[in-house]
Amino acid sequence: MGKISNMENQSDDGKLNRAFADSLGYLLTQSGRLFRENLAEALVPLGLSLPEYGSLRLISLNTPMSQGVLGSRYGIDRTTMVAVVDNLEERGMVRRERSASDRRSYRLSLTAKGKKVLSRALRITTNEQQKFLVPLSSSEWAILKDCLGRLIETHMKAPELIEGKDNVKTARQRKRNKNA
Amino acid sequence: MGKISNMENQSDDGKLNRAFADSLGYLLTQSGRLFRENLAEALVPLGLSLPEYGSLRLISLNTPMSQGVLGSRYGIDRTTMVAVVDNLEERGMVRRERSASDRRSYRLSLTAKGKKVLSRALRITTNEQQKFLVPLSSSEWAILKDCLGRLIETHMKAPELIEGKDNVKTARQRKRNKNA
DNA sequence: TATTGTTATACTCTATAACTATA
DNA sequence: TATAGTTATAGAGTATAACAATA
Repeated sequence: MGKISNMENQSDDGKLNRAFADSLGYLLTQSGRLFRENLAEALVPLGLSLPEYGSLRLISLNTPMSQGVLGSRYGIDRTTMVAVVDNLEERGMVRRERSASDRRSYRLSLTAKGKKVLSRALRITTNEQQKFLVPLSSSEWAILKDCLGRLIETHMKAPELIEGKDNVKTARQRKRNKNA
Repeated sequence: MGKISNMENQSDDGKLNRAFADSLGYLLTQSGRLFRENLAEALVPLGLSLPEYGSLRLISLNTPMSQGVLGSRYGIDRTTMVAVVDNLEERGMVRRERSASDRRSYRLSLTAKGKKVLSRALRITTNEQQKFLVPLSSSEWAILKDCLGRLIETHMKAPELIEGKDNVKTARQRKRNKNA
């Protein structure tokens, strides 16, 4: 395996970071990756993957929720969401009930256990986030989240405004259409 | 397919963004994904994928470079890097020469064509980045990049400081070790 | 013995197509 | 006809293990 000494690697990381200090893609990709790694690791004791954790959060925000809507909120296909919900249901965190008004769709909701696990996960997340943000002052964090929020709001809405129907697509779906 | 109307989706996006306005993971993941999508699309005319583009940039920063080092800089395994470099070499953008001092390893460098394509790609990137950053003032962007740079520098170095040897690992490798 | 690049293979995550049941 | 959820399958992206050449 490609073993590189500590010192060599640290100084190289530093050089890399300086060379990419103005590259938005590098900055967002690396920081996001590093935080997701930390968070995913911190959630291991709860047995929650990031998609599972995200699903619990989304369901708690808007109960009841159908599986398809949950998938599109999280950004994965409804066929992929099946296994995620299967898993959460088997472990007693999510309840599937058939909707009375439309018996094809589920009303997903959190069980007592699901709420408990989620609240633990939220505490862990808060903790990880605080640890991660140590290098920033509170006013810097305020600016950071405001800026990122505005970037997301701006660029998330754009596609729907210019495309026609069938406009709720995941990144992959858009990519495939382009290639087709 | 899960089709959701424009209006419903836009207001739901707004609600989602507000609910996750303090969630670092959400903010970094979404903003990063949106920018990567834009950039990847803008680079299609040059026939460059993001890993190919990143490899060209890394090689240009530090010529000559071995394949293994290139992989660890970009964050993918050297076995995965083989195909990326194969592709760039076949298209005449990257040159592979055996190192005189260590004939196992390659000295990777950009060809004239590689430099030309990279300079076009850099111009495209600058343009995409400017478009993406329109919602921010220039002082906000200055703060944003400073903050993200410090977060990366802080959390990228930490693992090497506490782990022993074999410390240059990708996220996946660290994850697998944890699970083992 | 260890390392660079390579190949064959397998794993993870995700989507597409075809299905069932409902609408 | 169309949609919600399901299943089977395929694809993209990635890694691990074993190899040859070289150190």
